[in-house]
Amino acid sequence: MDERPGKITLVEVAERAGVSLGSASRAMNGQGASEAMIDRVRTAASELGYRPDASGRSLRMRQTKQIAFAVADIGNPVYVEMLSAIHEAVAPGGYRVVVMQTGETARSTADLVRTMSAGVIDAMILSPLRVDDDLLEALTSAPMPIVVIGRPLPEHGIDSVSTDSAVAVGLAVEHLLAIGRTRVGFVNGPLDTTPGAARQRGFGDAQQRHLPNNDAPVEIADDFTVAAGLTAAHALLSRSQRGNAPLDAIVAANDLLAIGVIRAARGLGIRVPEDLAVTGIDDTEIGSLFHPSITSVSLGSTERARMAAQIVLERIAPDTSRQTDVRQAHVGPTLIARESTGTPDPLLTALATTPSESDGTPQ
Amino acid sequence: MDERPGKITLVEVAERAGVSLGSASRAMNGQGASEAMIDRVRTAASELGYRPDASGRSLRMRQTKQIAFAVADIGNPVYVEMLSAIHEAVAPGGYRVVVMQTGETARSTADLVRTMSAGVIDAMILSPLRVDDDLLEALTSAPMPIVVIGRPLPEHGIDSVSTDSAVAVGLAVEHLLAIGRTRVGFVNGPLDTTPGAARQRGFGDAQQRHLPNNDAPVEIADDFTVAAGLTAAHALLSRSQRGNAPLDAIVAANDLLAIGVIRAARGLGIRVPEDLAVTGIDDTEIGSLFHPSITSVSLGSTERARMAAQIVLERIAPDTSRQTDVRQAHVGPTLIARESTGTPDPLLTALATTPSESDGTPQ
DNA sequence: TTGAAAGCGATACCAA
DNA sequence: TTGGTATCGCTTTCAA
Repeated sequence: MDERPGKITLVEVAERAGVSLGSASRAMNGQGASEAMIDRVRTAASELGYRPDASGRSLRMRQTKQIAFAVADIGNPVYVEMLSAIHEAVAPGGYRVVVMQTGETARSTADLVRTMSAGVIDAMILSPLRVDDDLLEALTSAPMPIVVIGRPLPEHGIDSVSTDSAVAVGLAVEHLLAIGRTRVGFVNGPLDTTPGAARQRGFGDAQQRHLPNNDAPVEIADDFTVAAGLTAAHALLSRSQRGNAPLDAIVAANDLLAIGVIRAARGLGIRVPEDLAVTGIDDTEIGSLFHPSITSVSLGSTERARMAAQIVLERIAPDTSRQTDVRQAHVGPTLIARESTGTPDPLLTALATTPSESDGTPQ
Repeated sequence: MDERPGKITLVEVAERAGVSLGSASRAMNGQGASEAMIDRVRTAASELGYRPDASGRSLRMRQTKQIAFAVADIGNPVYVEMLSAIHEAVAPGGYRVVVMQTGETARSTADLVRTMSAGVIDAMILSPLRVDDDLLEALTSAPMPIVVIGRPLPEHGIDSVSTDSAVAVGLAVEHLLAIGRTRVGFVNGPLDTTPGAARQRGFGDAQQRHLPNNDAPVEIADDFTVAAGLTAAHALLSRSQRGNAPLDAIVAANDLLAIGVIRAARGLGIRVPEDLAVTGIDDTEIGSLFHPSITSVSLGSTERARMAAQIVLERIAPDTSRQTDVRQAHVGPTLIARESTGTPDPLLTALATTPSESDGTPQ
């Protein structure tokens, strides 16, 4: 049962079946071979425990049937949701999705892109945190299709699926003002990242439009994680609470930061949303299930991921007519109000009126 | 700058440099070539925009420098933590980690293992949710090293890194009894999964030992997710609360389920931990940052992941003396008490006494 | 140190 | 339909 499963090649299968190498290949792929031939070869193959070798095949076929999804931080649930969407979009075509970590920097991202430019994968969907010229060079010179999620890059001829997270921050601010909050703070991620920069701009714009005193406190977290949000918010809040006009709302640059913000508020005895309303961005499931559930601006992550996958598939397809035109897709932001800004949670409301043997899986 | 980056091979580089193919190869790898040769070839290569092809190389070298980490659900943060640990362990050796989804079933997992048995990766670290004979066959007949995280399988000659999640459940129950709870319920994941079965057994044992009336209510969630935990707990709690002796504690089979349980409790107006103490398993960061922070039994995930990576590296190394002895590692569970069972949160306590310009990133 | 050539395992072409 | 053979891009002997 375990008889030396070393390395049986198609040559050996062909020998055992008493046919030529070519016939064996065709039989294994089930095309251009007679029933009898297929039978004989398949039998020999399974007797020998033959496993086709991917390197040999992809060397010849110039494809691996693998698509990479590369992100900075798999810990961010928004990427997990994107991954599912991508998987569902490409699986029917026989593609497998492999997840890769880009690392934090533009440099490490460029390294990854170059490494993967070697024919390991057929295409890549990339969500880079930081972009620089070197990365752009890596992207433009890569031999396989790459779609960037996160920021339009048409001037470089790079396909992208974008959203407008500056506008997203604006929506959050406007929502907070609409519910009567006036002292709004902002917890952002690093400003040298694409999302950090856009959201900073968005907050600046909103501030100028709606908060003319222009003194809204901002704190920059070390990264887009819960822990960083906790630290940043703790600093922001303890500073703010000492002043004469404590904050009554905080916009967090994503849901993970928002969780950290809420946690920090609790540590300081600040109630959410009563004393402090909090908003996130990304509309992740964990945010909707947090306590309090987090008001968040959806950036249509699932849809963007699906679109990116679609573009990738079209690029891979050999019969694509025009290779030249850059593909660009865009999804606008939407705010979903929840408990963290004082809106009763739709989830719990539904649950309360649902019979206990409900089979409706929420969300 | 963008001059048809089609497919430059080493042959063309060699031609341009006016040297032989072999010399070009040696020069690119920087061994067995003179300084002058290296210079010439490297120059020609960069002028041409040469990128070595992975298929050709791995066909010849029989290695890809890629290690797969295959899990059922990347959405579970415990796997993210494991991924980091694996990455750190193998990166120094020049290995890249790619993440793959096994899917829910033993069948889809076996499919993945077989597909990856084709030389796409050098080794695999696998955490299967369900194991059957077919999967065992796929594992034993795979040509590359595979380490299973989750359950010892020495009788099949499969390397594994295990823990004892039955004991983990026992620890949780004992903790709840120690804080004075008497009516303990259990929210588990599917019983036909490895962790589900073990934890069910663990709860049964604990019940027999500590809760002799033997009527502890159990609810099986559809999977190990927050949403499933929410649904299951809602059913369990609304059933329980109607009775004469409502539950005062629930053991959840992992942190995700625990989050769902707490959420369901809130929906029914049940306070945690005052009315209901809740424990999780896995000790994930998100659980420690949830509100209330979740008492959880650590299964040493990070350490197990590190061990798995270590074993994999040793198996890959060509000079491993004995290929025969099955490697087995084990990590025991530890309970970490937090707010969800009435223990003041160490994190918030620390934060409260920390000056606001603290740079100490928690956890 | 360098060049020439063999081969890794598969597919695909061209005859038969 | 089948057999024989060239070929994918690279590394690695073996001689020179």
